[in-house]
Amino acid sequence: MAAREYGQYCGVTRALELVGERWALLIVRDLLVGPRRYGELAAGLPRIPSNILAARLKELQGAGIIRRAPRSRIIIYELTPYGRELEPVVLALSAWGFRALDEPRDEQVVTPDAMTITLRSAFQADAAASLPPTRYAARIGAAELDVRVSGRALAIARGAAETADLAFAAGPGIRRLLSGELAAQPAIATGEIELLHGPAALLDRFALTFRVAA
Amino acid sequence: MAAREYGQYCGVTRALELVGERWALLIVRDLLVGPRRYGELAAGLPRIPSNILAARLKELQGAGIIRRAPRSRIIIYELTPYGRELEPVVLALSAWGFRALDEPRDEQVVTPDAMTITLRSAFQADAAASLPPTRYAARIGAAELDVRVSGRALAIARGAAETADLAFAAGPGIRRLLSGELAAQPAIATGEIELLHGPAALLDRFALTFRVAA
DNA sequence: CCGGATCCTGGATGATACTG
DNA sequence: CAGTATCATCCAGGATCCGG
Repeated sequence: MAAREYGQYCGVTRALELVGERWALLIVRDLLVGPRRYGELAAGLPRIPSNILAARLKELQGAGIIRRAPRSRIIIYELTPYGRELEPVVLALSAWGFRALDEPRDEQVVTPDAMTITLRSAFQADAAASLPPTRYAARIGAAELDVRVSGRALAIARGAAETADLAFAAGPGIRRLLSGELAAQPAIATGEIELLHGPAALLDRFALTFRVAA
Repeated sequence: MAAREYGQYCGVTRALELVGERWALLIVRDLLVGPRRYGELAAGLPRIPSNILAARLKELQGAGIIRRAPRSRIIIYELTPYGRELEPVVLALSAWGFRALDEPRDEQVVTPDAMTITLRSAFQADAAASLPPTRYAARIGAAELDVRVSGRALAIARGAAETADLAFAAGPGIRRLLSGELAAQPAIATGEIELLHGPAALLDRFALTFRVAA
């Protein structure tokens, strides 16, 4: 038996043998947002050593979780259908881990892909279904996202939306907004969330749409 | 920053910092079935070194995921409410990893706790809701489970039920039954699943009740 | 025997430099 | 850009030991 195997006939152990190594699920997390090049992955995981990134990409490929897709001259990594089915795992980890976050420290970065997954895991489809379609331009830390909600559908793209209904910038306060610890209007009042464009009431709608349940 | 941290402000990274180390989620898996003593955990994870088990228990305790509960003179480990909320994570990993299992190898064991989680992750509450309450005595590898299904409720205990509606013994064939690859009656016909007591038709019901979706 | 603690070694991880 | 190569470090794993 390979040394790193757990010696059990069990789905959990098999899953951990495939994606349980350090950094592996973070690569999957970013690829869940979209196909990425090697350099994009490295940028989204600033602390990963390049040899580890290269090794993980090979292992994930061997396990049938990701594939290399040559596009003209550049190489793109993308999830296979089986790899995409890790989405429930990553979203569950995101929702659970989010509640263990405290205030961000200086050395902690907020990447667009990580924030996209955070919002996906916080998305309340039931609540959104009864709300009008809304487009948000959210700047959270250094990450700018174009967030479109329409009924039970959610689409998040990188970059700021040109014609958002609401544009806002948030720092650490985003955590307490998403956890429900802090309501939208107090967050604006204290400056924890800065409105850049659009009616303040739409931030209440945002808070209804995205919520990490306690 | 601690060396083992990922340097991102993100729920996924936080979760992996808390339960991403080797063996940690397997301890959680077994504790999701019920409180366990140190020796019971060691027995359910035959290949874990005792120092690693001790270290993980301390770390999980420090993270507020498990707690030590002194019962008279013995020490019991159990999940905290926050730890119990890892259940969606573990079940999602179980369902995903189950599909990557191939035939069990000789050195792979099947523990009662692992099998309990497997069945929980495969439980189809919607299908079960329209079926009559049923009690199964399932022997899978060396693990004997008492499985009671009543409407959308599922209760699994260790040991064989005395008065089950259906008693059966399965080996590797259980995987193909749960995956839908193999139907109940062919599994009986080929001897992959051995009926010990009760009508064969109840194995069809079992297969409808427990299914790892592809 | 239970519930660990201690010591030691090998391999995985991490930092850095380098290359087609 | 997309990785290798090299070297240092640290953790996992195995064996052993200890206190109640």
